[in-house]
Amino acid sequence: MVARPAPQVALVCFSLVDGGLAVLMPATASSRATSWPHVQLQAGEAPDVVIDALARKLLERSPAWRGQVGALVEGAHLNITYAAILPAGSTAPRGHAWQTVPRGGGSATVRAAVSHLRDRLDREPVAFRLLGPTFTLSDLQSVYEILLERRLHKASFRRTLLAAHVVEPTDAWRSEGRGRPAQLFRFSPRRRRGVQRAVRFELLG
Amino acid sequence: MVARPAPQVALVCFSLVDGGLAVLMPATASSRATSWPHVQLQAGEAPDVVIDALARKLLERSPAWRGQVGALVEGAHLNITYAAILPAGSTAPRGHAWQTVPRGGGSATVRAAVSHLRDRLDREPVAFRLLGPTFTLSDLQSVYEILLERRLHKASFRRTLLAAHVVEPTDAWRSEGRGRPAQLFRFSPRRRRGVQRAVRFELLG
DNA sequence: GACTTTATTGTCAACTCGCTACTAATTAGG
DNA sequence: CCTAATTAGTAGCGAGTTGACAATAAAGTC
Repeated sequence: MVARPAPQVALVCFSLVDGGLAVLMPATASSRATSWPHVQLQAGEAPDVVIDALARKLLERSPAWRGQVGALVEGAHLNITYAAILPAGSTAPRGHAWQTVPRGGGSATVRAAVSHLRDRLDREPVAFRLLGPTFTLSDLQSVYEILLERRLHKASFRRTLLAAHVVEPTDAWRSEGRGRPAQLFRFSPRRRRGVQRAVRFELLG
Repeated sequence: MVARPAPQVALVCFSLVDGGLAVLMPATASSRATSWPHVQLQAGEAPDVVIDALARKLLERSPAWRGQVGALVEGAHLNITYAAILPAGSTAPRGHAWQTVPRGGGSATVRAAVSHLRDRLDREPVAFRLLGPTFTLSDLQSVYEILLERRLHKASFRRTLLAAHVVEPTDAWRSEGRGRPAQLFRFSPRRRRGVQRAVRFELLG
């Protein structure tokens, strides 16, 4: 008789460290930890509730955002995997460390989670939650570039962003050593204009 | 001691019936069946493998497309739910029937599955798999309209579709009673032009 | 002060998209 | 036949979007 392990609920928690994407991993003696923060799912428990409890216990607060990536097979385990976001500068809890995500994503799980964030970038405030309450437009563009894995045009990015009225300027400016200081903005979405746009076919195949 | 039920792997299978979206439900004496086609997930089994086996056994062939919607709570069960597609005109297997999907989707599960299809409409050939090997452009537009739940402009739809080179005309035409006969096309995606486009902010909030 | 660096704004040409209007081919009904 | 109705497909305009480039602004470095 083989034991039947219950599925796990696993947490892939992202933040920004030194302007780059990082994931929260349990710290082990070896350089590569083997498993994500997780908990066994008991009968009758809703994964959303369990992951929120795990996140609060681990992080000692709620993440700025979270979403279900899906049920992924990882080794011998079935993980119901969630992606979560902590704002830039959050410190790692005891026994854990931020691990930089390489270009193109590392493990299959990380790649799936990053894809999940990327797919929601234009419908949910994923990029904004990775930043603090105020940020420069260059900061924001950098987050979009990291998650989309491509460069964006500075002028077009700003024009489109401001036209959509999802940020508002503060009267604070940030000077970062060299160059002109940048104005700080805050996330402040206006009512959405239901500007449904055209269907795209170019990515099919 | 409470029994610990294993999670189920469940199948939400879509097709077109009389030009409208329909899902495959087990036929019961009462009008509303209570559960999707499903199977218990055993320890060590990969959900993708299990759902493919279930689909082949149920449908007696592979679906034209399938993707994981996610882990959904349905009543007392945890379902790892997949959406699958059969081409228009497929007959329901014994003991099952096609049930029309109302505008805006019916149950939470159906709505989640339809959203899953809609979100992948511009990256995977979901709409084409709902149709047979050849189809008219009006057929295709109708599928897009159903999945997007909004009307599209005929001229714009055709222009964009043809410019993307994802279909090619056949030399066959279909006459459907009234009106001018329509040319039949087949799905034939060309190499994708990596025409990355601008970021959108209008849907945030 | 001259140069470098980063932020921000302006402008223009090309492209996209929704819209209206038109043409084409078929059936239905006199 | 002849006309109306119906569905398929095309042409072109105007508004809006976008990428590229240029210009200006404000800081630091030497």
